Formats: sequence, C-alpha cells, structure tokens
Amino acid sequence: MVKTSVKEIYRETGKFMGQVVELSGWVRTIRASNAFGFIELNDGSFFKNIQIVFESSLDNFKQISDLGTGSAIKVSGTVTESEGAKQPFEIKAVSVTVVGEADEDFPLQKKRHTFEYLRTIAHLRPRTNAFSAVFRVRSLVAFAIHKFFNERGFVYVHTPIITGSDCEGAGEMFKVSTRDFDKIPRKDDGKIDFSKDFFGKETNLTVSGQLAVENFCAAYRNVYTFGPTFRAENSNTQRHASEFWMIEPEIAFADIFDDMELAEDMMKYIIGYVLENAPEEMQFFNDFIDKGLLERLNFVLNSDFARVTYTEAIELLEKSGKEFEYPVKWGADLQTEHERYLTEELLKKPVFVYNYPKEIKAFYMRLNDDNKTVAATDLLVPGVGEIIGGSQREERYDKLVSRIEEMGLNKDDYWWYLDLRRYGTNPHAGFGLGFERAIMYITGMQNIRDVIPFPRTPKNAEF
RNA sequence: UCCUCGUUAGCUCAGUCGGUAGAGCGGGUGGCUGUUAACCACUAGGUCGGCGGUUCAAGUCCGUCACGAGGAGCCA
Repeated sequence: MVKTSVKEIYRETGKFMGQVVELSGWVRTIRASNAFGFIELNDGSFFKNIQIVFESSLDNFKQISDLGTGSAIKVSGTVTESEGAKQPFEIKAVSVTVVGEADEDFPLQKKRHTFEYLRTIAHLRPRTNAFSAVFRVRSLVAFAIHKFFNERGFVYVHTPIITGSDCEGAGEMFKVSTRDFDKIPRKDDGKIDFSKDFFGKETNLTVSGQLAVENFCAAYRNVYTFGPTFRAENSNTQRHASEFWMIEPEIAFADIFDDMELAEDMMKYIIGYVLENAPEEMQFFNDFIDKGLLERLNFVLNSDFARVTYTEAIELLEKSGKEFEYPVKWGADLQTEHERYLTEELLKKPVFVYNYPKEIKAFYMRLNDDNKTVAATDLLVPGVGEIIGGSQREERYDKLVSRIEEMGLNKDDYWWYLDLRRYGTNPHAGFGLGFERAIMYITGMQNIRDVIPFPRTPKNAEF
C-alpha cells in the first residue's frame, strides 16, 4: 500500500493504476444507494477531487453512507479505471475510516453559494472550489514574485510594520499604542503625551515601505519589499481593503522608463508562472468566474503594454468623443471612469500612464524639465483599474526640499530621507504593486474581499 | 463619507391589489445495483433585520436605525 496524494495520482496515473493506495481528506459530496455509493474526496493537494466507490460489503457501509459533506476520512483502495463518464479513474475502496464527522449543519452545500454568504463563513470557504483555487493561486503568485526578483539579483528587505515615521503620507493610519484608552496621558496643554507610550513617540502601522526601502536601494542597488500594509481609510469598494499586501521594488541608477519595463516584466512573469503551475485552477476561473480570462492573459503575455503620457491620455480621452460624468481636463486627476475607458475600451490592454501634473502627485516624485509634470506612472489594467503606482524619485536635494515646502510639509520630519540625497545620491525609481489587485486581475475575481483569506474592511474583522 | 439597491426557512429565492408564509436545495426517515448539483416518497423547519408609525388588518405602505452589496471619492 502506498500513501500518496490526489495530485500525484492525477499527474502520474499510469504509475498508480491497479495499485492499492492510501488517501485522506474531506468529503466534498457523497451519493449512496443501498448497495454502493460514491464519495468525491478532496485531500487538499489538488484542485480536483477523486471519486471513491464504496460497496455494501464494507462492514461500516451504513456509517459511510450517512456521512455528511465536510467529513474527514481515510481511505485505502485500488486505483481503477472508472465506469462513469466524468472521470477517467477512481478508487475502489478496500476500507474507509471515519476520522472526523461533520455535523449535519455543515453550511457548505453541493450547490452554488453567493460570495457574499461565503464571506460570512470565511473559516470554511477555502473548502469550496472557487476559494480553493483563489488561495492556491495567491500562494503561487507570492512565490512567483520572490522567484522573479531573486532571479534578477534583487535583495528582499523587511521594512518595518510599525512605523515611527509620520510622514509616509499615503493615507489615514492605524495608531499603535499600549495605553489604556480610558486613561490616556495628556500634557498640560491637553495634547496626548506620547512620551509615556510604548515607543515614547507616536507610532502607526505602515502604509508603505517605500521610504524605508529607498535607503536599502542605496546599498544593494536593486531591492524590494513584500509585506502587509494598512490603510485606515473608510473605503467601501470592491478593490480596497484595510489590510493588504504590497510589493515595492526600488531600483538604483534607473529612470521612469526602466521602472515601467521592470513592472511589465514582472507582471508577465507572474502571469506565465501561474498559467504553467495552476492550469486546473486557471481553467476553472475561465469557465466559472470570467469567460475571457485565459484569452486575455495569453494576449497580455504576448503583447507590449501601452505607454502614454498623462497629456496624451487626456488628448485620447478628449478625441474619443465619449461623454463622461466627470469632464476630462488637463491638471485634474483621471477619474475611475476615464481610467477604465482607456484600458478597457480604447486600448484594450494594460497601459502605463506617466508624467502626471505635479500638483496631483506625491512630494517625492521627480520633477520633469517642463517644471509642470513629475515622473510618475500608474499601470491600469482592464477589469481592475489601477494596479501599480510608481515613480522616479526626486534625487536632487534642493528640488526635493522645495517640493516638501511647496506641499506644506515639515522638512525636519524627513531628515533621514533627505540624507540619501546628500550621501551618494543617484537617479532611482520604484513602484508599488497591490498584491490583491494582481490576484484579482489574474483570477478574474471581482472583489478584493474574495482574494484575502480573512479580509479586513471598515466594520469587518470577524475572523 | 456620499448616492443607489437590498435584508423572507440552514442556503438560493418567490410572495400579485395591504387580508395572517411558499418553492428548490440542504437536514431527518425510508426506498433504489454506476452515481456526477444522483433519483423517488414522506417529514421537520419562520420573531418576514430591529424599533416606531399609518390601517379594521402590514412580509407588503411611511419614518428611522443596523447590517450587506454595487457605484463614487481616497488608493494599491
């Protein structure tokens, strides 16, 4: 008898045919008559189930027939060709041991559930086809990202989760404190006395590792972070979460064009990796989640991403004659409807928009020679919208200081960031890829809450 | 945070003109010798999201709160 996995049997069927194997896993569905029955077993190793045939000759036949969906069992049996039409092979059971029965109120049924309902049972949803596929792909994409950067000699840097830097500036932050909320120490003027708090200063959960990773960029040349990120915005959309993961590479002696090239290479690499390593899951997404998915991803793999400047994008939108709810105007940020129209209808592929007006972008982005735009880029993709935001960083000390002052920020808060511009400064660039948005793009899933194991959104941290 | 829609059995939903609650699936019981969301029969299961109002009468109309979803903003 060979202990094996469902995946191995699928991948090397010939080797196992006629052999007695031992499997263990969870019952996905069960159908029984008084003489025999069928179990679809999923052992976690593979997207697909394997069919177990059990006959009334087994001494615990009745116990097996009465098992509910979700039960854990151990099976030994012979791998045989199947008489049924829907599977090429099956296991003829020699014995079935009940390891852990599922109570009769196990919520997952053999029919379609709404994603909305499944979010309320996030602890059980990985046992469904869709979520089993999503989270295996999520795992593979994470690995592919590390593999991509590792193969190119990038150093993986762990930037802090708790940050004392109050100048990250990318949104509302979650406060980190050990103080008793009922007895917050205050100074004479009534302001909170952070010197009495754990770190002796105000601390928050990070909203970006970028400022920190730039320092390591000036040591290792090519670096990246990949970790959790927190935004306390009251955002209620299908593509925002309060806790999400972000990949932020930073490359030295590089400009905005090198940056876009890196982003394009990375996207293609991870798409290719997932198509190769999770074909069953990807086929499932194509069949049940998004009919055009595989065609679109294959097209993306084999074509160049579009690159248009912000100014060109405005012209394209104006020339399109399309009526927008928000008017298109140079100087104003592109609205979601503009972005979607650009990538989904006008160009029908991923597009980098770059060189945005400086007024609508962050202080650290490099000022272009026109003095009006900065070397920033957003990657827009069909179906998801903005998936990457990046820029060439302002490496010139004086220009950076004047941008900080222009935006009403305090230069002293950025002393270590400014030091980089005093000690061996160089042109460098980077971007942030929203990990979950990449998963959405690759799987066709439409809600960020369905690509995070236990999603955190405003008013929701149940699990 | 704003706009729109929604909340009825464990799940997915129907419920007409305001007249006191329905189906399928799931559960239970029994049957069935190759099933594929198996099938057949029987059966149990409801504070119609909460509160207030209109009415002889509210799942149904009005108000309000809570929760959820979609869209917008913020952004990855």
